[in-house]
Amino acid sequence: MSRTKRPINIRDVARAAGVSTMTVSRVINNPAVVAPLTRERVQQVIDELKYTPSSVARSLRSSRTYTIGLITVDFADHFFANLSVGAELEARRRGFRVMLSSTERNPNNEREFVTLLAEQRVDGILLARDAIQVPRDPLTDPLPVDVPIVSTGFFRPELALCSVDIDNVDGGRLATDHLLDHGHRRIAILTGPVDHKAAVDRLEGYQLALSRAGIKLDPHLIVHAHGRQPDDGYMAMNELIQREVNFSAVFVYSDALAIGAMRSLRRAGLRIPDDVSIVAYDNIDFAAFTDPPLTTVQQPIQELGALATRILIEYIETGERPVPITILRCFLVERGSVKSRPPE
Amino acid sequence: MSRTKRPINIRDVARAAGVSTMTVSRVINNPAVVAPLTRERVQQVIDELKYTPSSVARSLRSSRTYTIGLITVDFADHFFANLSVGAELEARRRGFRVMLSSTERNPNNEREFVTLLAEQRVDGILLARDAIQVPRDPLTDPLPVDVPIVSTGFFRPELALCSVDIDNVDGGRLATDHLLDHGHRRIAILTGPVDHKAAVDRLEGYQLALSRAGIKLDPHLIVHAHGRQPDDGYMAMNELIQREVNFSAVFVYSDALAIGAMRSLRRAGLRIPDDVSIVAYDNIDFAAFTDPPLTTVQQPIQELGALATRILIEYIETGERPVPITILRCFLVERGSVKSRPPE
DNA sequence: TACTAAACTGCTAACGATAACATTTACTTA
DNA sequence: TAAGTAAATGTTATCGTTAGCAGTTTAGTA
Repeated sequence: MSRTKRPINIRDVARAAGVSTMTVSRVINNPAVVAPLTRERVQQVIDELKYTPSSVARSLRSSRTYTIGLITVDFADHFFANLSVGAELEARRRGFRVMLSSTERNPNNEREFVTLLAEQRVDGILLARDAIQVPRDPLTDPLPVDVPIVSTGFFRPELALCSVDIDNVDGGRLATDHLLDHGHRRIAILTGPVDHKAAVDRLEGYQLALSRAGIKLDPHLIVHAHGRQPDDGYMAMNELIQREVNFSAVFVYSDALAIGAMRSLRRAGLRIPDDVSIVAYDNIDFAAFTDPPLTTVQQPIQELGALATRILIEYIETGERPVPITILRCFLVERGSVKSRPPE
Repeated sequence: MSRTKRPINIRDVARAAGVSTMTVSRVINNPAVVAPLTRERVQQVIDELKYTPSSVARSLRSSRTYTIGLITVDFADHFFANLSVGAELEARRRGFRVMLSSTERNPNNEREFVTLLAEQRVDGILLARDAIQVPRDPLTDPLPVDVPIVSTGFFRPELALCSVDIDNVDGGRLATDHLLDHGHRRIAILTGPVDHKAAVDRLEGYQLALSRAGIKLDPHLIVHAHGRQPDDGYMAMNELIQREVNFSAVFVYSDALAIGAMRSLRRAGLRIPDDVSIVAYDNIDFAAFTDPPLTTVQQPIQELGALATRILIEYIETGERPVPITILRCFLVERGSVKSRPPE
């Protein structure tokens, strides 16, 4: 059966071409030093036998795998899916392959994966997280291997890890400033789960913008969703409405939550953007198709994946630990969910 | 620097424990045959030195990599992202790793990737496509390597490839029957791009259901979207409306297209579901949050990924080519976009 | 003609792990 | 006590490739 068929190796080629394996190897890796006639003959045999050099053997010899491990929380998620696309593209462009691992949002898996990838002798690891997840203290209990690691989605400069990240504080500020610029003063925030780094950061940006504008923070205007689904946004907005505090605008953590939040507002008889303006976050495909279309903050996610990969590969190639912090800025996509509040 | 640090190998452990490499190997792979005292001592050294056996060396020795290659069209896409999640989970459960490659919807990349993965000596390949893409005739020009391959999203029993797929013909039938059951007779279809296998299949299911119900096909009721984005659905629906044919229901190829299509209908003054009922496809997160919430056909995508992977791994382990066709059924998720048409 | 440099090509060992076989040790049994 | 046996451990060779050096041929030079 086909399963007993052993792949063609360099010796088969050498034998068939009547040369040594070394010559075959040279034809592949350094053809210039081989006599043209020999080179041609060997190349022909290679083509005929469909010989592909084993990167397993090469890796063993060279202790380089040209593979990076990508550890991700859940790559069906919009953020991580796009991050992965950016990473894979950049890796491929630079001659690297990507090995996949999804922790399924269980931070304990992370450590196990790092070990697994180390076993695979990947040249480096890209760690993409979203949660403030410190199952153990990463400072006193460092990751178990000595492989170049670049981390993303978890901006913590105090960690030894090199981080590349999106500036969610600034994203939150951007969204809030946009609402302030439109005359809003009572601005609520519907942010993400408390254990999400990005949720905390965006909240911080919101607070920053308000304090810069000289507006006192009202804790009644802050609400956390318990999850990432539209339903969670729906419930969080219900809670905000029940508090019966006055607000003319909301900054919502994500488009997904915003979709639920809008439904809740509408159910409460509030019109968007006439009664309540909304700025959301992510600019998913459907943000342009809500009613009204969402004004939203867009993150350069693919670019983040590509940049992190580029930095990781440079780390691998040079051996020099890169600058620990690199930050990408978000930008605003204006659509129809924000309306100016007339000065009273 | 850390990059000069060579990973600990089995010989380091052997030396430190005062045994031969073989004993260390046995402690790892077959501890029962090692004397308890020796075993403990070796294990301790392993832990101390943080030794992880090199799977590169193991693979060379055993000619098994326990890695499968996943070739996907674009894994930020809802379908392929979920497929990948299912595949990765199942692979991991069975002790396999997944190597990623995205063709970026360029079918010519596929062949290149197969070669690349063969070079990596992956144990098998999972080929996930969506288009009717025959850059060359796959029958006369088979894939360049002799590795177990299972294909998905491209159900073509006549190919030598083993296919696992979702029954999109039945899905189309299911959607159409649902509308028929609600009394609709003039049912339009807004299907996907003509080069998408699934678009063709769902159209076929639509035709099947109508002909079974004894309804003559009206080509004016069939429209193809040019892409997969909501905008494409918007434009396709505009086209359908411009034709000024009478219809009381539409089966739309995907939720994404449906979102655009609904906007177009609304712009034309048509109410959903009062004037036009809609059945869509995919059940993406936001399908429950459109207005009205979409009745839609759901595909068991993760299950597909998992099943394809299971079949692939069994193929790898046993060497027996699996049955060429395995099919998964869709099911209907009823929400608010379908209304019964009163008998006239 | 003899000698040297240049151009090719080949040999050997090593990367890290382990299967197959070989050896050592401890203990049983006639 | 010698022979035999089972348990524990070691030795050797191998997977496919390539760096480093050695060897061979050819052409060029004195």
